[in-house]
Amino acid sequence: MNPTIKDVARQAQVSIATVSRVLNNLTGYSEETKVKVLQVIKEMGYQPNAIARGLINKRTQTLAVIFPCVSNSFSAEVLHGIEEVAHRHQHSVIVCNTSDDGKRTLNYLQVLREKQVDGIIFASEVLQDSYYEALQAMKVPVVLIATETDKPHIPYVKVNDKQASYDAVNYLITHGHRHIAMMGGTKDDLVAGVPRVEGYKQALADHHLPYREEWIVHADFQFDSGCTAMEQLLTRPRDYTAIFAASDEMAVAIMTVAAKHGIRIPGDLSVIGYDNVKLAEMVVPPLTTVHQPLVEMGEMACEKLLTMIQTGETVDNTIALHSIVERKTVSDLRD
Amino acid sequence: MNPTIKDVARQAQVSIATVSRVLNNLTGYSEETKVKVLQVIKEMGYQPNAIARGLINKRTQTLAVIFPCVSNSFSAEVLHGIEEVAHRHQHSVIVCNTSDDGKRTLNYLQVLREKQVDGIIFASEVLQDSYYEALQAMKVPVVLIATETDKPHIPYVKVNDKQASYDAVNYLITHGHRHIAMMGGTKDDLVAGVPRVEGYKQALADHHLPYREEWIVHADFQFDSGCTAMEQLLTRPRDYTAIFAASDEMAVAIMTVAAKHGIRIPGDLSVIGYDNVKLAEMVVPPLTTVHQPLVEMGEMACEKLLTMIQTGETVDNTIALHSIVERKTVSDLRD
DNA sequence: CTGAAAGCGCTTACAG
DNA sequence: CTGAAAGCGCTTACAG
Repeated sequence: MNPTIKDVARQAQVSIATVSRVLNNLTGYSEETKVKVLQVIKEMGYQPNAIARGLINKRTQTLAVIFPCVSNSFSAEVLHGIEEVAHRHQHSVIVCNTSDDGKRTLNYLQVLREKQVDGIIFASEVLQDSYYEALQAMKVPVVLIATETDKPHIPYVKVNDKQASYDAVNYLITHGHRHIAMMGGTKDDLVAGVPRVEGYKQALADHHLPYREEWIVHADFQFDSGCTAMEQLLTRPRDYTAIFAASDEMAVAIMTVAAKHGIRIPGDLSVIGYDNVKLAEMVVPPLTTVHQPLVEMGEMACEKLLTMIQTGETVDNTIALHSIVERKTVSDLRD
Repeated sequence: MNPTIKDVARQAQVSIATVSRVLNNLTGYSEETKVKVLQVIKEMGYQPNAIARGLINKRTQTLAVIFPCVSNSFSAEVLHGIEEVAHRHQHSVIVCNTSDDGKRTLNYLQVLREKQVDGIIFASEVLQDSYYEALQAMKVPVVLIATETDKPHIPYVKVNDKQASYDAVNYLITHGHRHIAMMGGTKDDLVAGVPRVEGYKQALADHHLPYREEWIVHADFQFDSGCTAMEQLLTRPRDYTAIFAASDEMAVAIMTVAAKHGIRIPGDLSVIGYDNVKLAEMVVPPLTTVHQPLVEMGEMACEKLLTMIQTGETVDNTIALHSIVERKTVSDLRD
C-alpha cells in the first residue's frame, strides 16, 4: 500500500489536519512543523489521493472531450490543443469516441457523469436534444467545438462555415473559374454540411455564375467516401474547371481519383479544400485550402471550459478566423 | 445537487446498504424492495458517484495512455484501438501528450498516480529509468506499445522492427533494386531508430549489395524533418534507385521533395515507407509500405493491460505481424 | 499554532 | 431479508 495522510501524520507526530494544511499551502502551522512534515512526505514518497480529494472538493480536475472519431487528423489536432491547455491548468482529459453512435454517446455521458468530470468539450457533432438533456442533468459546463447550438449556456468555438466556403469559392472565381463543382459533406448535417453548400451557392449567385445540381456530390468528409463521390461526379459531364471540397480529406480523394483517370491537377482541374490539416501540405501538388486554426480552436475551447468551471458563468462564443492558404492546386485562368 | 444514495434510501424507506445492494446486483433483498428501489432511482434520476466508489474499491475504471505526440496519425490510430476496447470494458482513457519532454512525462506520471488510474499504456517512447522507477512506485500495471524494455513485468506489443525493415529492403531487392538509400528515424533511438537501420544493412549484406554511408540520412519520423533530410540527401550523388523510409510521413516527404526537384516516382526513384497509416493510401501515387496493424496493436495493448489489472499477473509480450502493402511507388527493375 | 471530529458518497463485514 | 456502523483518504469548520 502507498502511504496515506495518516501514515505521514503518525510519522511526523502531528495530526492529519496539519499535514493537510501544509499539503495545501494553507496557514496555521509553524515553520518547524512544516519542515518536519515536508521531510516525512519526501521520505515516505507520499502522494495525495486525488480521488479522496475529489470526493470532498467536488472537483476531479478532469475534463472530457467527445469526438465522433478520434483517429482522423482533424480530431487529432483539436485534441492536441485541448490537452495542451488542460495540462497547463493541471487538468486531465478523458477522450471519448462516439463513432457517430447516439446510444454510445449517451452511454459516455452517463459514465462521465458518474466519474464527476468537471466539464465537457463536445466536438464536430450536432448536439442532439437527448444529449442536451443528459448534459443538463449533469449540471456541468459544456463547450462546443466546430459545431454550434441555439441552446442557452453552451458556447462554441468555430469558424463561420458559410463565410469560409464563400471565400473558398470566391477565391476560385477571382482566379478565373466560372464553372465550379462541389463535394459537400454529410448532406443534412446542419453544421458542416448545409452551411458550406450555402456558402458555395451564395458565391456563385453573387457573381451571376451558373449553379447546377449535377455539379454537387456528397460524401462524409472522409477520404474513402470522397473517392466514391468523385467517381460518381466523373460519371457526369466534366464541364467545370474547379471543385470545392468541404474537407481536405475529400479534396485529396478528388486528387487521387483524378490521377487515376489521367486528369491533371491543377492543369485540367483545380481543387480547393477545407480544414488545412497537415495532410494538405503533404500531398503533391500541395493543396490550396481554407485554413481552420484547429489546434488553437482546441486551446480556446479548453480555456473557455476552464473559465466556466472556475466562475460558474457562461462565456461568449468565439468565431475563429479562417483564411485561404494558397498552394498549388488552383490554376489561374485569368488572362 | 444531484441525489445521493442517501436521498434514494430515504425516499424508498430503506437503508443505504440495501440501495447499494440492488445497485450492485448483490443478493439480500426481496423482489418487492428491489422494485421499489429501482423505481425511486429512476424517478430521482439517481446515478452513483464513481469517485466515492473508487475510493473504496481502489479501482477507478480509468486507464491512461502516454504518447510523445497525440496529433500524428500513428498515435491517432493506436489511440482509436485503445479507446475502443477500454470502452467495451467500461473503462475510460486519459490521454497524455509528453511532447518528448522528460520532465513533463514525470509530471504526468505523478498526476496519474494521484488520480489512481488502474493502468498505463506507454507508447512509442523509450522507457527511461526514471520513468520506470516512477511506474514502480505507483504499483500499477504498465504495457508498452511500439517500444520495448528489458525491465521485468512490463509486456509490450510491437512489430519486429529489424525484421520488418529487412523485409522492406528485401522487397526492393527482389524488384531488382541494387543501390538502395535509407531515411532513418531518430539516430540513436534504440527502438525505432537503430533496429530499422540494422534491418536495412542486414538485407544489403545478405544480398552482397553495396552499403554506403552517404546513402543514409536521418530525420525524426515526421514530415517536416523528412523534407529537410531529403534535401540533404539530394545534395549528394543520386546513384541509388530506391529509398527505404522508416516512416510513412518521411516517405511522403521524400515524394514531395522529389516532385519539387522533378524526380518522378516511381519512374526515377522508388520509395517504400513504414507504418501504413491512412496517409499512405491518400498520396499520389499511393505508397508501398510496411504495414503495422496500429489499431489492433492499440486493442491488444489495452486487452493486455485489462487482464493484468484483473489478474494481477504479468502477461506475455506480443510481436504484431507486419506485412508489405504493395501500391505504386516501387518500380520493378527486373527484366 | 494545533487537533478532534464531522463529513464527502459510497461498500462491506457484522449482527439480527 | 435488512440495517447500523465502520471505513476508504481526504478537507474543513470548530474549539482551544
